[in-house]
Amino acid sequence: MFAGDQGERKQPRARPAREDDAFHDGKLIRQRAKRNREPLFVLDSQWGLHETGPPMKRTHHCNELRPAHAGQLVTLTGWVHSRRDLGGVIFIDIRDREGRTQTVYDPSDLPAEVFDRAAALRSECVVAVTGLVRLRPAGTTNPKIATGEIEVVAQALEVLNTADVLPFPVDDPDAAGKVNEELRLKYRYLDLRRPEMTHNLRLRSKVATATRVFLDEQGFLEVETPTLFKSTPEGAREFVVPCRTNPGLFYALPQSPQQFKQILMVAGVEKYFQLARCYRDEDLRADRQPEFTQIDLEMSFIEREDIYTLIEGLLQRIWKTALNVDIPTPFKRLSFQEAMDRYGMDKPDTRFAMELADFTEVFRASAFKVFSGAVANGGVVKAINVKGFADATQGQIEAMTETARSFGAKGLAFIKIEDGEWKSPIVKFLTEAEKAALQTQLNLEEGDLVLFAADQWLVACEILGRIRLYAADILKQRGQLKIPADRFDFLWVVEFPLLSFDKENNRWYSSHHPFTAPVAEDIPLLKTDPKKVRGQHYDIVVNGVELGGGSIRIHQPDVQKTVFEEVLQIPPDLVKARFGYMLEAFRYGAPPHGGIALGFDRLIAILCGTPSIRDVIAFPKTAKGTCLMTESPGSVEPKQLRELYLELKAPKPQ
RNA sequence: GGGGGCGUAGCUCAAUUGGUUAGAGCGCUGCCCUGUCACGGCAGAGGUUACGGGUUCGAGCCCCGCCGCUCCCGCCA
Repeated sequence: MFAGDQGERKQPRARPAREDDAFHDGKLIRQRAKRNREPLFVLDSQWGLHETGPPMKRTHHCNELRPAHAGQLVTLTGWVHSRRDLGGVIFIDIRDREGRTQTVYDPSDLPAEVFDRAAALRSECVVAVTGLVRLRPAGTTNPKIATGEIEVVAQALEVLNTADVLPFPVDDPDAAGKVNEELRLKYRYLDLRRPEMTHNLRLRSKVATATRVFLDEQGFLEVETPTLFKSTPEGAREFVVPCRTNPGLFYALPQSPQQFKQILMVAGVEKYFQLARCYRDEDLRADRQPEFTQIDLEMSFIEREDIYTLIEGLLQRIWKTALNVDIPTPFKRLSFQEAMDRYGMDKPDTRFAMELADFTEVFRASAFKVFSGAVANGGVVKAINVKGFADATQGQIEAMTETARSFGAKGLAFIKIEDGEWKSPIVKFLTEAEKAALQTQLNLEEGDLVLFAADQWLVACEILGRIRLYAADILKQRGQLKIPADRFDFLWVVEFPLLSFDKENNRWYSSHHPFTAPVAEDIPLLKTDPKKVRGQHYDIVVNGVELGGGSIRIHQPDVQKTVFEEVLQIPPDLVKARFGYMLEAFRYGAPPHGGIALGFDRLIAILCGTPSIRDVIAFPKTAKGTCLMTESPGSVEPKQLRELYLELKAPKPQ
């Protein structure tokens, strides 16, 4: 079936086989039509539209005809969306990517041959229909479709291709939306025909174009960077590509164009961007694919504020283009510290409050040792009030407790405010003063549920942050928390710690990546108190989704070397092997620079209102990284392995 | 790597405590129907209950294994 170019050229017209086919060789006919300026089509009784040249060419698309076109002879091409055979008259809706139009087949003024062909059509056959546009008779208009006031009275029908019975319906949005995703992925070309999916593809394209136009206006150059790169073991697991011409050596697919874009700054490009494909061999989620797209950009001679302004402008343009929505700028800014303190997340969803409150001082000397003990250990006591969730089930309390335990907590203290009293295993340990502090600060009312975390500051915040989202989900399901679908809360999260400590390996690692510049005044702390060093890193967050992040980079080779060797403790020879070309590049005049990358797939998913980025990627992979349509990844021939000097140790896949 | 959910006709789903020949709607096939747009009417075909074992007189249902899809944790500098 996949004949390739040559095969397709040999058969320019798909139509029922005819005995005199030899005579109708495509080339001959086309030449003759050109030479004699004959009409491309003639009507005849046997074939309806008789071809004298290339296939019938459409005059309009399927969402174009209106009452004003009445009386015109038109040709539509597309797929048979639905047919209604009333025995006498037949209605067939023709669909293309723009919409659909009803065509009518009336046996009283149509050759029997054409009528029979219309009667034999099945869903998703590909046809060309020529006929007269006319207003629909009074009372038969269809307000559900844009072309519902007219119909095309067929005079000729060419079947360009037939279709087998479909594995799942394409014409019914409700039914198709419920179809097992496995099936949709296997027959992705059918899934993509659905108007909902076509809409997503179209919106994605529009946003990509808007991005390019905006960044071009701002003076950016679009530069492509290699996808055959080399392995840089820090960070995400990489896809590795063997290299035949260099036996034993491997390329790696880039996790992002990070190093190339910084080197483009050294190269004097000043403003770079790319809709860059990135690859990460990590386990997947609804919002993660092994290959994904970033709006990646980098600028020279700028500060953080310049990035904020630029991205706010870009997102403003994108929202206007995609949704015709004006989003207000500048965006809110939260420090990492404040985001964790108030929301327990570095990507807070600020569309609802339910903020974390601090009770460290209240419980410093408490008789309840779980709280006072945590404070004595240098920790904090934090609490969250979930309004109206006092009726949480045992299972829900257990689920939240399990969350707390997964962060290392021993349990989850709670108080239910029910029937005018505080119901809790811990309430007997609380003094009146402590209760009063909770009452006031959390504004407690009948029906509330208070949840506590007592631990080191970061852990306590993270526990309640997770529980806050869990509780919000349940309140949403119960209709107690309503968030309008068109609400978008953008914010910048800034002032992240440059470094985090890895207890298991007893070493510091970069919170963002090792090229992130410290806040200038904190540079002396790098060697003395790494924990206190703030990075010039920023994340852009919308509705609790991390849309992207970036930083001002280190551009001084000595600072970069300090970070690699003294802070991250990477041996000098390894630094040279992995990043030597970068450090060298920085010796030849590196401008101060910084940039950001936005997750393009997530961005489109938000604009399309879908939780899964698979719905906005034409050919996505499953949670295990396979493609159900092409059955990739697949095996290779022994010959290919020999050429690559590779030998398999994996068990043979079935 | 760990945990949860799902897998029954082409599709979406039922099937009582483990009990007769596994059902329905849509789709499909045939016939009928001249204004439908979820067209309508009549008739019909269609099943290795994902797969492999086990328990049982008897398994779609219980147990073990395995495959696939999905969600979450870990992971994603």
